[in-house]
Amino acid sequence: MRITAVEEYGLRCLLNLARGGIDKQMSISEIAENEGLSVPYASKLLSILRKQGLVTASRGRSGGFHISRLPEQITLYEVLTALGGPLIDPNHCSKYSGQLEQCVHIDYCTVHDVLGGLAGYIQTFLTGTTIKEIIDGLPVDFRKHPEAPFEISDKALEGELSTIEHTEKEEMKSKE
Amino acid sequence: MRITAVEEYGLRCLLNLARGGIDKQMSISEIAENEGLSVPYASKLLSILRKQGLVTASRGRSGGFHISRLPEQITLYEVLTALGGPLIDPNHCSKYSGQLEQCVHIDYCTVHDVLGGLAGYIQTFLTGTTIKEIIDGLPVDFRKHPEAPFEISDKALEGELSTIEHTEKEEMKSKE
DNA sequence: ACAATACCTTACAATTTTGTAAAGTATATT
DNA sequence: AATATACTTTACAAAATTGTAAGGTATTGT
Repeated sequence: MRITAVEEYGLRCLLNLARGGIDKQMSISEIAENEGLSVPYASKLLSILRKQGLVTASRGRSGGFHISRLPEQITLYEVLTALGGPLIDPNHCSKYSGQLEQCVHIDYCTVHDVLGGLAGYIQTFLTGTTIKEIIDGLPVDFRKHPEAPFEISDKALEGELSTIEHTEKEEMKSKE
Repeated sequence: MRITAVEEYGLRCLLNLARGGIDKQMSISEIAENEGLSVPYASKLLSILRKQGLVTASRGRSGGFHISRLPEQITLYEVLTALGGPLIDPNHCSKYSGQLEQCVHIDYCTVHDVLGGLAGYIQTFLTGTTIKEIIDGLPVDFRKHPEAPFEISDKALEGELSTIEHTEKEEMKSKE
């Protein structure tokens, strides 16, 4: 369960436009430059944002992109779902049915219940956070999210559990 | 941002064992059968859970798996990070550096800040939910998570925003 | 008009994740 | 000891995601 590349980079592209306010227009190459992305890739990301209605494009010699609404009127939830789809796939139960045609837990599924609860919980955070708040920087309004315990710095994360390959808890138990 | 297949199926495999309590032993084929998974795939998932210390295996004719700790002593957080790694990749900033060697936002990154806050927030939910609670079924203790607004049923999700391909908000604007 | 500029679309290559296959190792029963 | 059973490991095939490439379309300034 993680932020995808498209979500991460797409959000950054949108923030570029948002920082300039609603009238600020930028070209793909400017945005790509700012974010260290290739022009074709930034182009693809902006195209997704445009199709989802978050940015507006104009073509031609003096064309470019601008944000469709005020940064305080766009939530993080909108941006992430625009870029990566909903938190829970609408076809979750048919997608994760294993080898069978229909999931064995179709009638009563505690997993689905708890993941649905989690999705709703996350949605609360995301809809409560606007693009403007992100631009203005931390602390993001933690009063709204009292449970978010701290800002996770890159340094702090260094010590955290790594990906599976890198943390075989077993590995070298002395073979006798 | 979504639950991965390994997280979903791996969790289900663990729940199989958890339902029987700490002494219940099951073979891969039993679990695979119960979950509608192929035996090799269930095998792979259980292998991950074993390496992360959540289940214990014994080989030979009367072998099988059992859960390593009481279901009330295992949190959803442990299970999901065991199966899918941490919520934020420890190398997030170097991984998402675009075309450049180093991310342009390395000094000051509002995106990283807000996503770190989100990760902490999610972690609170996950560490506050035990495997036992999942087994015992909903309502998962929403007193602990008052913000989780509702259980998201499969039906309710049907109406939600679909994946990008399926919801081109543009699509058929009358060409003049 | 025409050319320069900037977005748009489609196809495809590279990478990662998902899932399968097969041969190997350990243990209990006979 | 032999054998059946059940986990283990490694390699690989399939599918999804990520990122690139190239040619097309629209607009504006000259």
